[in-house]
Amino acid sequence: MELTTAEENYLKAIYHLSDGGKKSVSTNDIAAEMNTKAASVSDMLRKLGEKEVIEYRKYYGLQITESGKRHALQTIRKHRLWEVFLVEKLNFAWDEVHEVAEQLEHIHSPLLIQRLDSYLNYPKFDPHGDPIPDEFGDVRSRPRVQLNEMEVDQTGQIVAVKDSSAAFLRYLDKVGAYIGARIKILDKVEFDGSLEILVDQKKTLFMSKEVACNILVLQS
Amino acid sequence: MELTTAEENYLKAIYHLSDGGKKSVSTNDIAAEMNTKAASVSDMLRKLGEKEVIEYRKYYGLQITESGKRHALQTIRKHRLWEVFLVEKLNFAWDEVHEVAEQLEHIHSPLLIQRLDSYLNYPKFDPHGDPIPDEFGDVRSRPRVQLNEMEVDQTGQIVAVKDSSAAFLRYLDKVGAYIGARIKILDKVEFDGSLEILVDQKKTLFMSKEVACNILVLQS
DNA sequence: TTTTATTTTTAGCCTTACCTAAATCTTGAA
DNA sequence: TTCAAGATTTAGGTAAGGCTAAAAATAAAA
Repeated sequence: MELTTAEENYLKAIYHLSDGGKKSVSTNDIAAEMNTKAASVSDMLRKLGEKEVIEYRKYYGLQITESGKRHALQTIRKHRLWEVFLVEKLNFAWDEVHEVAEQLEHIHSPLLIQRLDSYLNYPKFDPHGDPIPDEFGDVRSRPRVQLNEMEVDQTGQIVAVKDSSAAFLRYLDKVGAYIGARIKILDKVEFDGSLEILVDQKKTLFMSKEVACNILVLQS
Repeated sequence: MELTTAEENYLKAIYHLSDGGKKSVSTNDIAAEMNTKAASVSDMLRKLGEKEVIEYRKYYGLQITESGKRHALQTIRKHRLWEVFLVEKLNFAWDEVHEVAEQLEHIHSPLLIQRLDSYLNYPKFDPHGDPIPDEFGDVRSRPRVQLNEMEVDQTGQIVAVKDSSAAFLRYLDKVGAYIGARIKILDKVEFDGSLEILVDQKKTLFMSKEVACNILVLQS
């Protein structure tokens, strides 16, 4: 069964908002995420229900089906593989990839994705540190902690960001807090939760709690 | 000014059918090429006229404008660059690339194409031997001759095909007459125009005139 | 030159994916 | 427990890109 580009986008949004089908999602949430109106969402939910990628009872809410999860994970897989391609092969900066990957993820060709995956050496994580589902939709995720939750002297590696707005990514790039950077907490100010961090054993960085909240770290 | 995917496809068809604006094209020709009906074409011609990529006088015919040529060449450039990528980097066979490139050519991102071009080392020809326009739409084409027009003892290199149907491409692949193959005419049968050819200095190949008509050779 | 055949265009309809405005359902507060 | 606020859905409309059937223009043939 084939989904249109719009349907794929809605399904992906639902998958993300529901945290993979765990949390419940409202019509308004979806409208906000997709930059559309609630009325348009209602309409689309009916269609997605008919295609059986969600189970939809009006006024009561929705539930992603197994089929829906497979479709969503497939789209996410394509998005993240293209992001890896853009950064590793075409030297895009990580704040430039999202918009293009958003288009590339809708190219239909199983062979293309299989070959791309192989060409990129079966990457497990995208440039933002998010895990790439395999062709069966399986995800190996690493346990991650927000940078602001770490204590003085703890160490780790930056593996993902929560806010992937271009402004935030550019800021991180500027201060050298790239994905993969090894960090150590040097000091933590109790008053405002701000941090002093050692990056890659050389650069010292001062960071507000607001920024730290949006950085995910794999502790070591 | 932005064109939709459908508009880009029509414009590309018009560009090809008119041989770059030289020949005149009929509504029915376009309908046949696009697998749509004449009524749909009329409608689209009106729209393309409004966007000034063609000059359109109803019942009289159309003429691609300079702006239209730029748009068409840009789409052709993208299509052919993606074909090079698919064949050279992802190991697609040349009879598998067309459909996927047909989708990829509509991705909008000037940066992507610029980087892709550089990543592929600014190729001048696609896997079928067709020239790739540069970013200004300029094309360096090589003088090419149909294989059936060559005489005994002449040599050259296969650089393009006229019929790019999957069936034809598969046939060529099977017999080893790939793009880039060096060939020499060993014998030519006057009666039916069929040829005996030496491929890459090792393989001898017998070929009907019908097939030879569809193969373009750069003589040497 | 008239008539017929062919090509092209218009008219009117369909689907997708959006919209606004109005109706309807659910829920939380009195 | 009733009722207003808030969320959700329906009703009806738009634009793009298709379609068929009918009308109009051009081209060809008698």
